[in-house]
Amino acid sequence: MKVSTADPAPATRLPAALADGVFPAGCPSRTLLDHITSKWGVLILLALSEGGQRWSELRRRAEGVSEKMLAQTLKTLERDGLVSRKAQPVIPPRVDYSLTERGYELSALLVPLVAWAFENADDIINGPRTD
Amino acid sequence: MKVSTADPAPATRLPAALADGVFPAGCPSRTLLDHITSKWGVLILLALSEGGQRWSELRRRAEGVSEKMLAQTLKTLERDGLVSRKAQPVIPPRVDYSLTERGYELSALLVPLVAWAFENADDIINGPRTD
DNA sequence: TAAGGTACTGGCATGAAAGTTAGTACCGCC
DNA sequence: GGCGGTACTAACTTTCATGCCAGTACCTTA
Repeated sequence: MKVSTADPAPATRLPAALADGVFPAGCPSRTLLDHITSKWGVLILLALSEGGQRWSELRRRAEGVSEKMLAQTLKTLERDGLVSRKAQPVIPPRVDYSLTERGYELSALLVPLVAWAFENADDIINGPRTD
Repeated sequence: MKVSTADPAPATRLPAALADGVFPAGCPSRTLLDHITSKWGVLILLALSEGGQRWSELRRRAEGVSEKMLAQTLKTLERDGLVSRKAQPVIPPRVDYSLTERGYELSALLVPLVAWAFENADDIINGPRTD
C-alpha cells in the first residue's frame, strides 16, 4: 500500500521499522512516549536540560506540579534511565537530579519542540481567530 | 539565581522568554503542549506527516484508537490549525485529513522525537535491566 | 432485503490520573 | 517550644480522559 503519493515532501521521515506506517498498539515506544510526553515529564526534562537541580527548584520551575506528581514523574524518568538521582546523606536532606546522557539526547529533541510550542501557543490558543 | 554551573554544555537552549526558567502555570503553551503531546495527538500528527490520509486509514495506523478519540483529537488539532479537513460531499462520505503548513513545521520536530523513542524504547522499557 | 462500509455523534460507565491532606525525621531559627 | 524548611510517602477523593456501545444517512454488494 502506497501512502505518500503527491504530498509536500516531508523532510523528516518516520522510522522505517513501521510496517505499513502502522503504530503498533503493544509497542514499548507507546509506553516510553507516554512517559516523556506526559504533562509533567516534558517540563521536568526541559528544566533539567539546563543542568542539575534540586527537588525544591524543580517544584518551583514546573509551576503547579504537586509533590506527588513530581515524585512520581521523577521516579518514572529515573527508571527509564533518563534522570539520575544523587542523594546526599546530609542532615537537611539534599537530593540533586540531573539528566543522564540518554536524557540529554532526548532533551536535545524535546527542547526545540517546546520552544516551537512556546512561540506558537499564544497565536494558536488565544489566536487571531475570534470565534 | 544562577542555574547552570558546571554541567555538560546543553547544545539546546530553552526559550529566553522563560523568566528564571520557570514554566508558568497559566501559559497557553501548556495547553498547546497538552494537545500535541496527547496520547493520540502525537500518533495522528506522525501519521499525517507522511501525507494526507482518510479517516479509516488514520484509524488503522494509530492502532487502538477509538472512533471517538480519533474524532476528538482531529477536531482539536484542526482547531489549532495543525490539521486541515477536506470533506467531499460524495455519496459514500470521503474526508481527507492533512497537515497544514504549521502542522508540517511541528511534525518536523515531532518526527525525530518519536524516532528516538522508537529506537530506544525496547532498551528502556523491556531493557537490559532484569529487575 | 439484509448486511456492510464510510464518517461520524452522543450517552453512560469506568478506571486511571491527578489533586488534597496528612505524616515522617531531623534540623535551624526566633 | 513551635514553626518552617527539605524531601519525601501513603491514603483518600475527585476529576477527567478514555472506552464501549448504539445510532445516523446513504450507498453498494450479495
